Amino acid sequence: MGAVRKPNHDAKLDALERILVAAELGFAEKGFDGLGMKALAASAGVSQSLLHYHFGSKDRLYAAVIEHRSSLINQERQKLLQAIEPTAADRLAQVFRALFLPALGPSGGGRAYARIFAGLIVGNARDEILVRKNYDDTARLFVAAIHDCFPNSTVTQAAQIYLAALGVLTAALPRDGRAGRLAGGEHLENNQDEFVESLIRFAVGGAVAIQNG
Amino acid sequence: MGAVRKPNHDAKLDALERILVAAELGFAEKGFDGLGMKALAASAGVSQSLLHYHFGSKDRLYAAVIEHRSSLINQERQKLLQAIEPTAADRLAQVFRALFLPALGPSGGGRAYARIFAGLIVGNARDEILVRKNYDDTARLFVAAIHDCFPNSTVTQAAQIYLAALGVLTAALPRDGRAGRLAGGEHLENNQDEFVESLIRFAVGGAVAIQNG
DNA sequence: ATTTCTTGACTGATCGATCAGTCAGAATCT
DNA sequence: AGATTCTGACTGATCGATCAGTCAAGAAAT
Repeated sequence: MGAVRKPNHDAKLDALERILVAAELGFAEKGFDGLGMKALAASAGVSQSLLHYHFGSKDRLYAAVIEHRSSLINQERQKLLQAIEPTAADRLAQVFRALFLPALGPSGGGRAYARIFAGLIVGNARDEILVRKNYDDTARLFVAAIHDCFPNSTVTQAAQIYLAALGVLTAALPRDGRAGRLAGGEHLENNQDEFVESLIRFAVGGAVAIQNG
Repeated sequence: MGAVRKPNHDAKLDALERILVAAELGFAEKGFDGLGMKALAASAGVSQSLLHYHFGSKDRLYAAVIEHRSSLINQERQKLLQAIEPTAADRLAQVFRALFLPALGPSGGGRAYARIFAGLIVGNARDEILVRKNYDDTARLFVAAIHDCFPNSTVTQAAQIYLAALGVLTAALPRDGRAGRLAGGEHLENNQDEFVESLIRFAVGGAVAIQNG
């Protein structure tokens, strides 16, 4: 079993990790203003003071959660993006796959961070800064990749396609319960892979349609 | 000047309307938990007590804002939906137009409510209830309309298309600043009509692509 | 022994909500 | 008509609870 690290380091990292995990869950469920430091400390099993000791302020703790998770996601996204064969026929689909998969996989943080991520996109000034800092660089790589798939298009069009695809992702992500509700109780396939592939098909179809318009 | 109503009634409605307008702006900018009743009262030019006098609680005031705006949007959406010729070739595009336009037009409440609307879709339990109550009925009409465009599809697929289209709308709505950023300062067309039409093309292309998959 | 980690006790500010009470005008009574 | 009662709109003061953040001192690790 697991404990490979030295016991002293273990204790320290355990508290920090518990805080980050609890914060991710808490912020996802209640939002930045909805989650109190006291409640967060309780759900992490530490004292409220420890949050300030490690992170200084609520803002920095929030930023740390987003930076940690976005770092993992960006790493995976860039890796997938670079692995795409420039001559592949389904190149655009692979671009969207590189965009969608990391947000849904293990490093994506599951439903919890998906909520935060979706909130970031529509968020306020605080979120805007975090998006700029943690997501814009990788986003530009995707815009460039999309642009490369349509030589006759403008970068602005590629950026709009990127944002629209992000919207598809965020709308589908945190709220799969509603699909079943709107379908009137019809049986919902739970096949995650197939679900992602249909999202990708939607994005590809949308992108091509914008180009032809 | 304009005051057609009796002065006593006028004073009452003015306060109520000012509260609703200020609340819509405030909730859009700061979110439910971020906007305090005291700050809201100040920006509406009334006492904090009056908010509770008229609405009872912060939750009910929030619900009133959403109910008021969603009612206008739903009305317009249903009107456009019913006006669609069943045999029209671009029927699916008209369905998405009926979905998108009211959220962007004058009854959509502008950027302010667009923020709230986008937040609702990814929101928490409180928002979930409001969505169910204020949006699901009309949403089912759209799912049915989409389903009608693809006779061989399942209702679940239609529901997923509807949600994906909503995602396209919400992602494009409140954050047009980012598109320019990601495009590297390239000039952004401000033609609203053309922008909506490209969103519609994206949704139509995505829907068809899902069907063919 | 010294640094690092963690805690409990505490602060001023602000939260949503409630209170008694003011005020203007409509309704009712004489 | 004049005095009275009633009602709805509205306010300032204040409630207990909770907010984020601070601090000195204990606990643990090196």
